[in-house]
Amino acid sequence: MTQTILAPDTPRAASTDAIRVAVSTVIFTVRRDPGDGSGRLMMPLVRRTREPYECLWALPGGWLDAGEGLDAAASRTLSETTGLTPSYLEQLYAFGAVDRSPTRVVSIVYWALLRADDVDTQRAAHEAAGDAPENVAWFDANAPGTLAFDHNEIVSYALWRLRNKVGYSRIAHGLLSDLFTLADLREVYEAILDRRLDPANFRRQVENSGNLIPTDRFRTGSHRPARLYRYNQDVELADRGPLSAARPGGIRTSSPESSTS
Amino acid sequence: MTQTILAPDTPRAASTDAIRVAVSTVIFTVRRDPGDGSGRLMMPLVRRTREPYECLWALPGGWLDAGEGLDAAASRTLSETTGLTPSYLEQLYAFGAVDRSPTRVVSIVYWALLRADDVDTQRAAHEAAGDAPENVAWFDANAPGTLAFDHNEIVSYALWRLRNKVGYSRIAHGLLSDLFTLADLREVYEAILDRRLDPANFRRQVENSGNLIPTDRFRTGSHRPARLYRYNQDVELADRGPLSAARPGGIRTSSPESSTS
DNA sequence: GCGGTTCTGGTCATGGTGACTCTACGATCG
DNA sequence: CGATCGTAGAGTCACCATGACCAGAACCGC
Repeated sequence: MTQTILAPDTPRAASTDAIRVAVSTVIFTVRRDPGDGSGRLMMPLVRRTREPYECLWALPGGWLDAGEGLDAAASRTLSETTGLTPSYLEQLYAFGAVDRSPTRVVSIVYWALLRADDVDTQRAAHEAAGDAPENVAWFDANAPGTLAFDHNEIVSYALWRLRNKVGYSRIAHGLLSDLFTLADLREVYEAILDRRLDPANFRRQVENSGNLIPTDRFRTGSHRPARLYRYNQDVELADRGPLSAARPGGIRTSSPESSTS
Repeated sequence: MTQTILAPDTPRAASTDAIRVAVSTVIFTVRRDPGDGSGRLMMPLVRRTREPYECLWALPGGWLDAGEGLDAAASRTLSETTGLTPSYLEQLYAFGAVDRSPTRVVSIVYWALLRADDVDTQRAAHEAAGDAPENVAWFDANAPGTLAFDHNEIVSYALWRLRNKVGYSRIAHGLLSDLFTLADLREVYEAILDRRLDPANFRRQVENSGNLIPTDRFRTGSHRPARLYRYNQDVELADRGPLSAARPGGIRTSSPESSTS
């Protein structure tokens, strides 16, 4: 074994030009099931229009451009394919198995959250502008059917990460609008964790966390009115360590990269 | 905004051929400080032998080959540059800021653990074979000095991940040899967390976790002998969700990829 | 033997959590 | 109008994990 120092970022002859870099995103949102009225975790997918896996559903994504960072590529490809702008965006994992695609592709996969009211707002805006995305449909995140490439595996991993992260961070807020009741918030948690939570204990927990600011407004339904709450914007949605940096533009990306776009 | 579906894994004209994929690894081990006798978190780095950042220290790594998966590339480049084989290997993050290198490079970064006794064993084996790696030195993981590229940032993130993970998984065992005392294990935790732990409470905690198997052997020092423990090999070092797969060969990689090399 | 240090088994107070109870309040139905 | 229903919101209790602390056991060196 000859000992040659092969430090990265130093050109080497060949064998790298065949590898291409793609960026994909798993986007979650919670929509109310018209059936039982409970919240369900949904996910937009894009139907492939060419080989391989033509006509199968796949995660929205695209190729990484030479002049853009990974976060920017995730935002761009997401917008181009689905017309959606997420409220939270975080890198999930880099998938690079040799056989995951007929050609050699390394996919940097992101996962994102979308506020429930943004889904309809953004869709309406695109329809008004006449550029509503085609070949996009919403799927149950827990049972999306057979997807292209290794995307089933990717979705499972994204779900696991989401369920994990909801336990120790405030990312659930990324799925709600500005004002919400504790029942709204609990519904999001229940949809993600797929189990019922005790309303009283849930209230105690989120109240003690100090992340919620109670307002003096109430939402009246067919029962006792519920107080509306607001986020404490001073607190980050998720702690990503000493390197997390909130980007200036609306959406919050959470990543250890320092450069802005 | 024209709506073109740009699904990934589908060739597009140009602008991707300028992007190359590298793989780097942050490796941790705990070595006893000859000074105060406490354990210290150490990390091997490689001196760069060419531009850019010539003569600066950098993470071990190399280019991704077209025919190998990401995990395999991390193992290979780690072995080629440092001669080390880790006991634990996990993907950390994909760094792809445009300005992180003079040329466009996306680095898939891994982090790894090395058992204390393996460091000397593997080094001795390489020296006997006459292929001891050059340009490799060990650094204090908490203060590695100024590194090439964005590697300082990467090390900080890896440290944060390690400190986080040590709290809810058994990865600390990846830094120890087969048989160890509770004081050994506690020393590892103290080196990682950089604070003292109460011996009695620490004992209670790890005993209740069910991960340790007490042996009937003791280590005698200058004080009361301490019982030697062994890992419960049935338990994974770290839970990576439904997609974690232990590889057949010695080292345990923890990743959501399913294909084996 | 004696002091010093570590190993190892305990106690105690504290805080978070799940299970549960009870009252407040508005809507709806008879 | 008044009873009933179902949620909002507050409170109680047992349990468990944790940190701080204590004490005896066991060994070494003097």
